[in-house]
Amino acid sequence: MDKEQLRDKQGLTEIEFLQKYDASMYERPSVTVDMLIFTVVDEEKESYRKLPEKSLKLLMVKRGVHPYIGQWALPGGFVTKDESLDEAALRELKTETNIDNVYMEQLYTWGDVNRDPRTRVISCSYMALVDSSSLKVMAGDDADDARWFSVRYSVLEEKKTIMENDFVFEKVIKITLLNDKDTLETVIKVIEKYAGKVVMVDREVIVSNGIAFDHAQMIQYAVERLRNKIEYTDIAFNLMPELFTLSELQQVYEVTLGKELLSAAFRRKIANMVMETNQFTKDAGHRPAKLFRFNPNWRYM
Amino acid sequence: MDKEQLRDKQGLTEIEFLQKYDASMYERPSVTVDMLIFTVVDEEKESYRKLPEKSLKLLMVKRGVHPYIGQWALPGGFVTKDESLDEAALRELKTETNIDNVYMEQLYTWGDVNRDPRTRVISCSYMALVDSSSLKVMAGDDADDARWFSVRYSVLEEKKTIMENDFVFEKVIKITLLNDKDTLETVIKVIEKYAGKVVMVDREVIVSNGIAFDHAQMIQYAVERLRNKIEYTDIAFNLMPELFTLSELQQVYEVTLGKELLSAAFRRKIANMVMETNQFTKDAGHRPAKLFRFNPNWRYM
DNA sequence: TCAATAGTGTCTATTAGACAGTATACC
DNA sequence: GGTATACTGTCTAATAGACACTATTGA
Repeated sequence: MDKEQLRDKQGLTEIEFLQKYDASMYERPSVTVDMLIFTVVDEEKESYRKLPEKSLKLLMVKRGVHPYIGQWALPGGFVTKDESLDEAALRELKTETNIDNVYMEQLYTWGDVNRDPRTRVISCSYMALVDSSSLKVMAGDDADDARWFSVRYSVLEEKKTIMENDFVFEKVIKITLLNDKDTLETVIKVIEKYAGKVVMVDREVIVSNGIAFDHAQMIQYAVERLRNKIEYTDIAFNLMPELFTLSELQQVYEVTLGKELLSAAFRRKIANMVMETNQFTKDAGHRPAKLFRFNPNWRYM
Repeated sequence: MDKEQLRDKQGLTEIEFLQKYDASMYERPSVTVDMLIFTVVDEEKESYRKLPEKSLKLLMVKRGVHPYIGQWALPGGFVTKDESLDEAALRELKTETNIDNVYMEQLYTWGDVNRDPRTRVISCSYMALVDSSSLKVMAGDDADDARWFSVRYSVLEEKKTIMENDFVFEKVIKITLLNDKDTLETVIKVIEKYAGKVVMVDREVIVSNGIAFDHAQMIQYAVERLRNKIEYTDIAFNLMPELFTLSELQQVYEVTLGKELLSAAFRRKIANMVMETNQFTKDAGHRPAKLFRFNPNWRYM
């Protein structure tokens, strides 16, 4: 069992083998990370009395170089040889938002052969959730090409087709990204095929208006994942500031899920995840609300 | 908006840019796929009366070359330049099990800098679920080095540490892989750190006995994912043959979840996912059981 | 007859949805 | 006082756990 002494068919020990190993033998793809950076921000108040509406935002970058020049892409970049995937993702996050204390999660790795016209590129997508109050400068006011877009996500059509032993489920989803200046739109058909016992999920782009590469699919995937995970985990709190009211928390849930919730049920559901403080909101033009903070211990109570 | 005419800072159109693009500019990592191929098989019957016990199996390959020569690794291989990640995974699956009609899902991409001593290798892991009755030859009887191992998964320890604003949750998990000849064992500490609002998950290998690379972590990740998904999706049916009894189905759930279930509640839970046939088991030494088949339509009833 | 599994009925506890109703600041 | 939000109580429906009970075969 002495690892140092084991020899392969050429009679080499592991150390000898590694010294001779020629890393350039195989043709290698490039590897990038692409970041889906979400935040929730307050829109303008309509009146002194009303609470501001919240809106889900995604950070995109306008491409100044080929390919897809002039179109919008997710922030991202190549993984260098001396950094891990996570480190590359953190680096991209830091350069785009100038913060590093955020929730980040690997989502999916995109490896179609022709997804980049330059060369073979495999891209690992990460989702990051940012509390907007921690963003010192909201990207968009300086020379940088990064801008936040509001995310609208809607299901246009759902269809099931049943054959002898095959079942096909199709969902057509429209995503609109918009800000003051630009409106990007994409329509994606998500196809689930059960042929016998094989499940294949396929994302077909029907419309992709101003979105570079396969980033429309990445956005659709990420929003779906975000919506799923917000229901059964505590990731929503990564979108919240230190102190918040339960109504604000509910608004964040509503805006990411894209539907209204009943406050009684909502409060029961998240009751264990928060801790009361003895502070209240002020000058609201209506009854003040108690401020809460996240209780990271809730799973283990 | 004429895409063909857009020129970059060097005055190049996209077509001109792509012709000049030098793909060898950056140092590139190698990319591999690693397959977590699971199946459930019947162990020996104890008596004519008793039903055979089932067991969750994972396919591993004994390495005949450096590095980690003599140790066991997940089946996998390099992604070539003209195949997508999914295609590479399907190809590996086909070469290892000789079937291609199976459920397959991308799990996670592992990108630590030194995870492979040869060179920088990024590895995308896939999980496949195989119905054991569709395996013509169970790997292990021929010259091939692929073998099925029974999977034992147990939580040795759970700990939470609460500081001022930091919370650390640690879980120590032991996984034992065993077959007639070999026993592989690994102990992994899964660490979740909430520092302020950052969640980082880290997997630290404490013991890895005979398992190559970071494949112990991959196995831990995959078993956890399998256990989660079997609770709220229908993936378990990919482990079942065309026709099955509800007791067999329950055993598959029990063996992947690692716990016993109450049959009344179980039957209620999966009632919509199956369709009755009018066939029954025979010669069982006890009351015959009705045979069922999967109902892929259950979500949309 | 009995061992072993197949399958059902029902009580209970928990949870989510629905909605009515009360509370309280600030202009 | 009236508006807008904050927060609670309770009825109902759906679901999971627990467990007792009946059913059916082959040796």
